[in-house]
Amino acid sequence: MPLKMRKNRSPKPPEPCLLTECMQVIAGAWAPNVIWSLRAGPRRFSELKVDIPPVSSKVLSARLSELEERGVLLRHVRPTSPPSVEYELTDLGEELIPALEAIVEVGHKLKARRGYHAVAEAAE
Amino acid sequence: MPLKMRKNRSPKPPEPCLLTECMQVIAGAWAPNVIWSLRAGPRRFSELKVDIPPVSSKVLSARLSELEERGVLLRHVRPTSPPSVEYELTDLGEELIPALEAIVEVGHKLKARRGYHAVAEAAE
DNA sequence: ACAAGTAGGTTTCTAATGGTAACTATGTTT
DNA sequence: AAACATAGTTACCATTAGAAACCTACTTGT
Repeated sequence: MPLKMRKNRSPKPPEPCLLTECMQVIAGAWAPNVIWSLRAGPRRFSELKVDIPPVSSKVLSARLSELEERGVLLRHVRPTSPPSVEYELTDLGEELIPALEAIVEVGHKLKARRGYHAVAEAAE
Repeated sequence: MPLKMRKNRSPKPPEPCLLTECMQVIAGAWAPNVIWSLRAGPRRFSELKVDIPPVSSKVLSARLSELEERGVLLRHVRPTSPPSVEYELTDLGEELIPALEAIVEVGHKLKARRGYHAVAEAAE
């Protein structure tokens, strides 16, 4: 006997997906890390590169312009010599912080879990 | 006078980045949506496609194998006719739910904010 | 004076990822 | 017999990411 398909869990036609919408704001390689690094205040290009070692200039540059375009952060050129550029979160950017905190919190759990498994595996 | 670089905000050598680690678990197109769709219980391939209309068979298939490999979900073939395949979250998968809830919560804020801006722009 | 360094990128090239559409195998329903 | 359902796979193309080199303007060290 063929299976019946269970009904849809999230009615699609009426409203766009809130999960997808928020994910699109933080989409792109290293975007969450950039936002996380800016949570404590403004930060310059080269400082961000130090905060996030694996990111290349090209990708960091691309991500910063995208995030600026999305209204997540502001770019501010300061008349130093040589000129420096500071990035800082907008109010919208600040709203993303709780979600990133929740993700970091899961990171802690994963770490604890790995430690536990490593011990369990070593004991076998 | 040249600027001094402010000190690094997250000491890198000692520990790997918790944010990046958790992000890698939910990485890949539509992965968060798949996990979200499974949060209320097991779901079949074609049901997931209905839950997440924009995903293609190819990408859904790729995502499901990756998530299984990462230990986020289990694949279970049932001897129906034709055979059907159910996917369900593991304990590790369940641990990701709070983070996704936080993201959905931001989705709500973004929606509210959009409505507000739309009104403000219309009034100009 | 001249080489090297700093800041904030851009350019080029290659590899991996994602999207579209067509196609498959087995078995059931009409 | 033709059509449909399930759970994918395959081929092809467009976009994205990563590595490494390069660039302009200004400053510092020898």
